[in-house]
Amino acid sequence: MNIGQASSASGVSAKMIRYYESIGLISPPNRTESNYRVYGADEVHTLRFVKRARTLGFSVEETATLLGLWQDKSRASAEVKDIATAHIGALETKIAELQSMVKTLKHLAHCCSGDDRPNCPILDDLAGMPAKKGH
Amino acid sequence: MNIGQASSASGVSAKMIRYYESIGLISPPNRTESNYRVYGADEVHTLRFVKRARTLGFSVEETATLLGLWQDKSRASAEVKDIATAHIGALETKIAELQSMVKTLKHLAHCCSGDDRPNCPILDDLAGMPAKKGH
DNA sequence: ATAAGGCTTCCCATCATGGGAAGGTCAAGG
DNA sequence: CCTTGACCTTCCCATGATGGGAAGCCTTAT
Repeated sequence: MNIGQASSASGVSAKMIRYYESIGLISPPNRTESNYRVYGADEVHTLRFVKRARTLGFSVEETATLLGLWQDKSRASAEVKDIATAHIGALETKIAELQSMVKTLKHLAHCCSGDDRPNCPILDDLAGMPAKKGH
Repeated sequence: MNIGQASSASGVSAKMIRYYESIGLISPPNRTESNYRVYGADEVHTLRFVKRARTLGFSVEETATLLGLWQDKSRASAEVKDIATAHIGALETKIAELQSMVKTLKHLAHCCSGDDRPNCPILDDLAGMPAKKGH
């Protein structure tokens, strides 16, 4: 299997497969005589693992750790769970930040007439003007 | 006021002030004879505006547009509201993505005993193994 | 034999930010 | 007056994960 086929089979772009190899996330595959990378079912399985981890928001570094644990048949599941739990915490922190932005923006947008007139509470807020209460 | 003081007064790092100037987000300030940037209250006000917009998650490009509208005394507030509304939408999309990740991860973590044993539903999921129902 | 399409490596761009080096400037104190 | 330390200047590099694209080689089908 060439890199293009491994890409289709795993959902990881050829570009990223080479990148993951270059940073040591995955091992260099065998090559044909003409220097083409050759992948087998195992490599594709690994790529799918990586893809899934990335889809769940794990960084490449966390993914590397998870890959190592996956391949270590004697790992303690607690190690994996710790990584996942920390990641959940990070995601929730991020979500809270974004929600806080949304909350503020929704309030401002609600206060903005959104018509032809120039008066705009959104700009007023950005400019540091004290918001008018109620309406 | 030197850049360091403008930085403290606005909450924007000196590094970023120079960067914003280099990309044209803010205008180049006057310089002293010895080439030091000199800022006044207006510039600091603009920097605070930028800081606030960035804090609310607007990209630098969106911030540039908002700055332009702020300075255009005859803008229509609808233009501002449109940008804010689009941004709220983008944030909500992002939030939904993150929440989806959290939901999956919480389920997996819940299914993982997190002890010394190697058996781990989290890794099984990443490896593409069909999840066992119930628990 | 030729054309199309896939592969290789290498460089560059993104987005917003920080780090740090090398060198100029300013203010305070000995 | 001179030193010291804190500031300023520009310039280059790094981050994280990804894509774009060029130049050149290989393979496959016509």
